[in-house]
Amino acid sequence: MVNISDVARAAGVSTASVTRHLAGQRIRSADEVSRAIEQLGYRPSAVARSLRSGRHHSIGVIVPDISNPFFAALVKGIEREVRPHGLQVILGNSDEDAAREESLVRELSQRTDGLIMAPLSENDEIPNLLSEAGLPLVFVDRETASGPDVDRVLVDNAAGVHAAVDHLVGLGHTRIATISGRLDSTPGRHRHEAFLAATAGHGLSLDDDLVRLGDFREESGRVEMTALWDLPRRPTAVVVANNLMTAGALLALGELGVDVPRDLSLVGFDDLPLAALLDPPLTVVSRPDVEEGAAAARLLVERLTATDAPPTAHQVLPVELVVRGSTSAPRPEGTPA
Amino acid sequence: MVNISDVARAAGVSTASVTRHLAGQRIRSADEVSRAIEQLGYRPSAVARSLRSGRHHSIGVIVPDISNPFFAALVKGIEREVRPHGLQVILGNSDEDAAREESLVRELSQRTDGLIMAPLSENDEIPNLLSEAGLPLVFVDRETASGPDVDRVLVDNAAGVHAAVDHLVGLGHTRIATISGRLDSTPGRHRHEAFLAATAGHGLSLDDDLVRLGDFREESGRVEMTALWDLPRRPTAVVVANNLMTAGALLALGELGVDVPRDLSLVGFDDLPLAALLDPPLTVVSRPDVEEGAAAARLLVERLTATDAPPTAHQVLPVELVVRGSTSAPRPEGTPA
DNA sequence: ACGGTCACTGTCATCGATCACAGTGGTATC
DNA sequence: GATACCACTGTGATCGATGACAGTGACCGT
Repeated sequence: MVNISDVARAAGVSTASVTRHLAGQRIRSADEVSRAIEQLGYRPSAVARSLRSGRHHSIGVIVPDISNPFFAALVKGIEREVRPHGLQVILGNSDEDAAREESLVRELSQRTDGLIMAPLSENDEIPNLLSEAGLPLVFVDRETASGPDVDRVLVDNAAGVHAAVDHLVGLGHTRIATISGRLDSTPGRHRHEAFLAATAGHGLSLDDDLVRLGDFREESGRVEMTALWDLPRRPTAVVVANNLMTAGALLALGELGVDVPRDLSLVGFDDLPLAALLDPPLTVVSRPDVEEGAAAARLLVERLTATDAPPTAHQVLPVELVVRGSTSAPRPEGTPA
Repeated sequence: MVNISDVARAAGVSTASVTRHLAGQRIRSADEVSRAIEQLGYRPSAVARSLRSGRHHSIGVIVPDISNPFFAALVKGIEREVRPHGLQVILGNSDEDAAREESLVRELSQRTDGLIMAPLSENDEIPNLLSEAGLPLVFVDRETASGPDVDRVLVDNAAGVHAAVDHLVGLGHTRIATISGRLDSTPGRHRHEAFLAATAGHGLSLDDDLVRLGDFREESGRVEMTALWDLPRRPTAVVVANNLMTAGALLALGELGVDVPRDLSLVGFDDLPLAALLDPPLTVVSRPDVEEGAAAARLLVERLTATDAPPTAHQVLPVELVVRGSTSAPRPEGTPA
């Protein structure tokens, strides 16, 4: 690989002059240097620059599952936002595994100027490593309980669940169940608590049986949906805490031969690219996924470029209930299935 | 940040001894060095190591669209495969844009040991930059026409299309249309040519009208499907060249009130996570997406670790026709819609 | 002719880790 | 006691780019 001294020699100047030319300063032999760079195909070494300057021109993004369309959209939003600033995105996929997350944080903190992450659990201590190292950090979608105050971008999970429950109650449902996600994660806990508050607010009684704990994965949506359908007193509607579990629930209902929404109404959290094409088209709480990533990226970029540390930002983006075909009035009791 | 000299000073040795200790060699004051590393919280600088060694312990992955579930799965497969080798994945999203692709190649070739990419077009000259730089490169899913021979992992696009056409012909279809993808891309061209060959092989006549050119995006699936339905002599079946266009086609058919598969049979290329839950469940050509990424990653890892350059590999992975509900025998001509 | 400014120049230390090289001290062998 | 060997040690150059510093020459004003 051709380096700066090769260029300097070819142009008959010192390396300092090449550096200056590269930095846009005026030098006498600008033409010769330009020509030498051109002819030799010189590209300054990013690594050497990083070592000298301490800046990497890249940011790290750690998500629990890149094949979840929500996180894919999030990453897309981040990428679009930071690219114009000349920043690369180094992607880490923790695969919902704490050990992997830790190793990713350790690795990425070495080669990036800042991190955007969706921590696995609110009890996660790993992000604290970063603040100790003085590396800018932005939480997106999820946050941790301990550690110093850092920038974060969340969505209004509670409002989404309230909208879903209000919608179902408005249709006449009184026996509403939920399949919650991991309670040690921010969206899991917020949606769970909001569900309890919303049903209580409507004066609905809530058997323990109707509150199921899943883990955000498709399989647990399937399992818990089956369990709900096996109850002696079935719910007439279910609120599912994320997209993958909703898919699992739908799969289970298909196998059980349940007619949605006639036998059971279903509201999912998180839209899906094909939600409108599903059978039935899904009623969901939709959130601005690409925008959520972009917002997090903007916060990080600001922190990287600002000369004085900007105050910590806590953004909460609005969500929207999208009513499609998977919800309807409950079948009156005693009606044949 | 604490560096190697700090550790050396604290342990009362030279930096060389710390290096040796880190490299697993036996040194007299191993205990002191270990303790110093522990107490100071020392982590060797990845950047300095890269500069010295020329190795980055990371690979670049450039895909056209990370929010396409196929590429998300591909990336997941790559990540899983390279992680045990201590390699990071730096993700680049070219967003189907040649200029972005070029800038990504330039950037990533600086900070990675090798690249896995799905080039936008077969006429793409960009990858040649890499071979000139001597950087290992693996094509995945797509390849380029020019340039030196490099490792590649493709799927058997032709076999998939033949299986789809055979299936439709077996059901009794004789008027089969296709919505092709970009013909300057490998899968677009292969699937297109295979479709022409397969229909010709069955002795089917093929009006120009029945061969539509899309661009792999949802919108073009929608547009071309609408155009097909507007034909005076409609097809009874359509083969769509990728997942996003299939989604677009389904959307169009839904708006047009077309009953699939009664009025029209549909076969998509690429499975979708929710294909089985769609209305109707999609018949698709499915391919091993995660495995395709893993295979590409294995080739790259081998090239990175091998002492002698292994021969160039051209892998073609098998695909599978998954028959679900979007295909059936054609409605006899003259039957009321 | 002299001092001063201006615009530009090269030298060299630096970032942090690694490794070739040249020691150093201890033990074993003759 | 001299020699050889072994196991380990520190010194200093190196990777490539940068920038503080100290020039250097041209030009201007007095």
